[in-house]
Amino acid sequence: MPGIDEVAQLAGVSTATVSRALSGRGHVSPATKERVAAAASELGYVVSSSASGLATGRTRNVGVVIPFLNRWFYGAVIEGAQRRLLSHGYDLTLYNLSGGGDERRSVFEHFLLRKRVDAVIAINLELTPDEVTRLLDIDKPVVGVGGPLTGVRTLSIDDVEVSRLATEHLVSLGHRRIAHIGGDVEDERDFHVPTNRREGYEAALEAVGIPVDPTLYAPCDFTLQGAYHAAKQLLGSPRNRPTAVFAASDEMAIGTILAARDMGLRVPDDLSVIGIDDHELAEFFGLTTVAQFPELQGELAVEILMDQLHPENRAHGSLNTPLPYELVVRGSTARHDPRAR
Amino acid sequence: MPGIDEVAQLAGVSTATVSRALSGRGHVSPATKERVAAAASELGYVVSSSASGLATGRTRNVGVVIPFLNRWFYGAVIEGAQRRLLSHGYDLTLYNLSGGGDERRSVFEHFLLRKRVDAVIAINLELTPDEVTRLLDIDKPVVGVGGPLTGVRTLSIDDVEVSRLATEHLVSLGHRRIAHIGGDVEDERDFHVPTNRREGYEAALEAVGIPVDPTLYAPCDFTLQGAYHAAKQLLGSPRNRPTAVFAASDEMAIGTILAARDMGLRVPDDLSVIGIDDHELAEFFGLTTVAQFPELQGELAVEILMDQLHPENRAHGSLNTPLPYELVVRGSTARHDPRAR
DNA sequence: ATGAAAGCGCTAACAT
DNA sequence: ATGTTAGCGCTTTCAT
Repeated sequence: MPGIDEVAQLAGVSTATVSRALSGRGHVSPATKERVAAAASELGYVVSSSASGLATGRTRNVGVVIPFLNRWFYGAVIEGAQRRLLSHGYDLTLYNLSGGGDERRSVFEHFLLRKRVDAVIAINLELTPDEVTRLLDIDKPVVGVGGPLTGVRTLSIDDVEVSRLATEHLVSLGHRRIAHIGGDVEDERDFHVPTNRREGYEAALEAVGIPVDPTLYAPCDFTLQGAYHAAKQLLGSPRNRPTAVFAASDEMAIGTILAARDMGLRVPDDLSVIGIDDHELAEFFGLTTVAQFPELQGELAVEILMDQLHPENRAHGSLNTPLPYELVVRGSTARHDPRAR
Repeated sequence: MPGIDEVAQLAGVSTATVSRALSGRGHVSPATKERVAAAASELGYVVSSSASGLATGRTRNVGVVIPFLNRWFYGAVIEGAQRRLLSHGYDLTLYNLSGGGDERRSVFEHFLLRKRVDAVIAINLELTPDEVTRLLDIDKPVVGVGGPLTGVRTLSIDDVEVSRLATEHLVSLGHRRIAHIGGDVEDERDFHVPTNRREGYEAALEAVGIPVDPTLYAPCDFTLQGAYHAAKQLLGSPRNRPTAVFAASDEMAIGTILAARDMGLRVPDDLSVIGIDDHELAEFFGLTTVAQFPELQGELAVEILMDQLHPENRAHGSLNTPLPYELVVRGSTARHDPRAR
């Protein structure tokens, strides 16, 4: 592990010049800059992040806090964020909160504060005002992905609109008995996603005069399995069977498709199904969905953060950037055929 | 952001005592220890990891390097590792190599070397001797999960044995035409997992005198979709249709089950299917499988690392710890019925 | 454009 | 058991 002075010696300059040459801050003649670079690479020199961090107060490391890890969506966001951070020369330190309340406290009260990270990206976490203040007080920019967060730059998708779009797609195909399999309001760790999606669904129905039928709403736990069982209930109803289902996520939509198959219903002939996400398996199942682009979300979060890291363009207060979404029509939805059983 | 001297002042002691009291190193009377703790928490003091890292050479941060993020297996390993690291007061910095070759080089040549991490956990990565040397040279313990790695402590599952067990299960149920859907040898980033699994499969067959039929081996890309298509080929064969399929992963096994369903075959009556993993969806699909316990793997890796971090019990050379696995019998496998079509 | 030197905030060896 | 103090390896004024 060579240090900066060995590089300085080999290049025949002072450590100050090495530092300047390597970091790009301050003026160094092209010639010496080159000599320094050569010396550094010959020795395999890499700056010590502790030393550099101590001297500058910047660590080139970003903390990413997520509520779960084992969900396709989060993996994709992290992947996008990581890629972009690496390209900016930043590391990504991960804090997964799926453990429970105590873990969350210790992350916010200790881990994030020990000057290991320059900034924080919070994914689908409704930070408490206290948590936000804590971070902002020590001058750490925070970017939230997934919902409005007071005092913080955020990126979020308009869940109500996304749901409305999905539901409208079904309506436009002539469906009127449209069920919604949504998340349980119980575990709304995230930004009322279940509630918002339900609202969009109801708004779309009401807009065209279809009364909202509470028996066509089935809450479950946001998993394929949960949706499978919920769908069976819905589809088993002899009187009021829906002709279409809007599921709050693709995994749930896939559960619905599997349930329909098991009940001998053909998708889309007997039942149209639409989800949200554009999950990696959506194409395989021919699932119509409203795509959100989690990798892009991760990348965008990083770009915004990089902006914030340059104090000159640090926007204060809450600013929300809307996230893109897009209807992707595949084979799981079709025009409602009134003659179908 | 209070510093150590403010705490020292408030507690009426020297900074050295504060350091000792808070870190637990060196002797401090219980009384002062308590006073220091009170002062620290009153001020909201948290040590600066840069300063502490610079002074000690330890960062309380571990780098975890993985080839992919978007696979159930990796998410689970990371989750296990993270949980255990947090409980030891360590952070986890993630390096996802799914980007490609260049990314890998920059991670090993720069990111991991800038003294940001105390140690490295490599998951299913066949580190080159150069990569290992680089890390070991700067005295960073490395633990590999997933395969033998010269010069490094590793944890690995005996893939050959796992496969043999899975195959034997099918044999013991009376199956003789057993197909294997395995990974493509092309993309063996990891430890020849596809090859090893295939070997175990063949060994099990040969052990009972069943000739290995190359037409019953279908390589594909380790995804549900890939296996679905491979399975269709296998199951479509009018003459030589297998009565059982051993898939190299649960996702592939699920793809196989879906393919069988689509071809009108009942599982397990017409076709038995077994996988490897005990994936979160295995239970839902009633999949018989050989469980490996990825979260546990992550946890164990951390425990071994913690050992290595105390130089007194640092084992040199390569030591491999075998990882547990377990046959989980569910409904996707059944005795072969010779009368079945 | 480059060098000298003073920290950054903590830890650990050495004193007491 | 506690205090004093010299670094840890960089960055960044301030000179030149």
